[in-house]
Amino acid sequence: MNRKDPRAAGLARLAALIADETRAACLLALLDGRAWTAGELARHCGVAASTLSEHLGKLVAGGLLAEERQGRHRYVRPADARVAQVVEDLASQIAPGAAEPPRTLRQSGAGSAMARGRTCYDHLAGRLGIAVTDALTARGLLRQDTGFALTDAGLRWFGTAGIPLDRRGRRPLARACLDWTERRPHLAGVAGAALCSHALREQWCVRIGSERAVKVTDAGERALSALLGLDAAALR
Amino acid sequence: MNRKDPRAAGLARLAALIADETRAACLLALLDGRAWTAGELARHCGVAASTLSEHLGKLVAGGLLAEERQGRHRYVRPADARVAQVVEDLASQIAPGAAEPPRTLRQSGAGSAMARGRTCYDHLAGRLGIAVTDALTARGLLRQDTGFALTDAGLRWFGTAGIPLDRRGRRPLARACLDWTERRPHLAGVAGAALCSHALREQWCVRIGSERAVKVTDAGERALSALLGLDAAALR
DNA sequence: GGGACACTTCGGTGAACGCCGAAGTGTCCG
DNA sequence: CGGACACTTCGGCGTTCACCGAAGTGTCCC
Repeated sequence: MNRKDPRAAGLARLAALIADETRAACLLALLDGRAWTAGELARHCGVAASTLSEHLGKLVAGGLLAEERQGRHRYVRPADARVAQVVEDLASQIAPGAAEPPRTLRQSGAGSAMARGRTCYDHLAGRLGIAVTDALTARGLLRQDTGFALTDAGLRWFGTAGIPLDRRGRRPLARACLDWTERRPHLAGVAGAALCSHALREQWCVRIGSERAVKVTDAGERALSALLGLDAAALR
Repeated sequence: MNRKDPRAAGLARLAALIADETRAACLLALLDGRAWTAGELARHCGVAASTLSEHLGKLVAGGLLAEERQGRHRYVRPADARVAQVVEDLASQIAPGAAEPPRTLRQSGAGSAMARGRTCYDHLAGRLGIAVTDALTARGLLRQDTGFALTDAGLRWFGTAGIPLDRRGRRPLARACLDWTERRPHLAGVAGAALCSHALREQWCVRIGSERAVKVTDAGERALSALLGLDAAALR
């Protein structure tokens, strides 16, 4: 296996795509699960549009992003859930070092809103995500002590709650995603995504600002209390 | 969040450590779970000792590797199981592209031995790892359909098999690790590591050559057949 | 003590890469 | 049709970084 291991070359090539600060900022921004335009990302990252255009070219060519052209706009989003998962895993790996205190009051406000509740690509995170995950676990719907899997009761709960789970495809039904503010795992995978999209569709929570932060509504408090015995008022 | 997102900087810094082909080859080599010396890695990668020394310095400073100095040797190994996990996840992410046919007969022989059975950091992989995982699942000891977790019967099985599971610590008991030859998940986490070290200790399987490949012994065939109903002879 | 050995430090070289602004392409809309 | 707009391509600049060999440090063993 001397010199030029194809696996090493592939690993290095993939890591190199993430190894640039501007590209990393793009990937993190795209974890909000929504498609961004090239211009929005350029402003977000503080670089020229031409610079960002080249970065997007590399990320798309490398298979990390998927693009969709609409008129004069170029929308990009993570190519698939696995990409988002790898980025999130990698990012949470270094969370200890990223624990820098917020500078301004405005950032502090945004940060605490993000800590309260946010989306993590396509599922719920922050204290809201943890609270839901813990409630599922306490009710015996999710098993965390021997791994991370829904129980049979959990499967039924999704059915009766009217949240369909697409069990085709290779994506795991339940997966642990390390929460970078709470430092504990929250629910990801098919079930996490279904729960989050249901919550947004039913307006249990709504997005606030342009970031990933979400806030629980009155209807959401009632629903989460009825279905999971969750004191969502504590998340205000 | 304009310009200089500390999270993006951290993510990019971490990815940059993996983004060099020589460092990537080192990390992949160290997934065999054993400590290598700087010289061994230099020969493995085909670079000068001085070059490799600098790479090791960066990987250790970056927290990816832990080092242990013994006399004139410098032994390195992954800093913890999470590092090995991230590297393995990232590597399996690009496995499709790495599917290049082996060139020489010697490489082909080594490749098929690796495909038959190998260690993946501290647990079993390859057809052997998949066979064990599937046997555990078929016997109702491991649940894969709703996530990835041991069942209560599985917990008892480890107890009666005399394989202790250390349930302190934050490392999950059971975790799915995507097998890059089989393209399916095998058992990792505390349970996977305990099973693998038990198998090596009891000589159910032994390492062959200097790589990660392992081969099932006669005693291993008997034990795996008795405990899991596994036809290990098929793995010869 | 002295030589073999493993690793590290240092200076220098060449290539890769991120960045920008300017110019170009394609789309939208009045 | 023509101007505003979003994005892309191009040339050039400066920095970073992997690499090597030579020289240096520390360890082992005869």
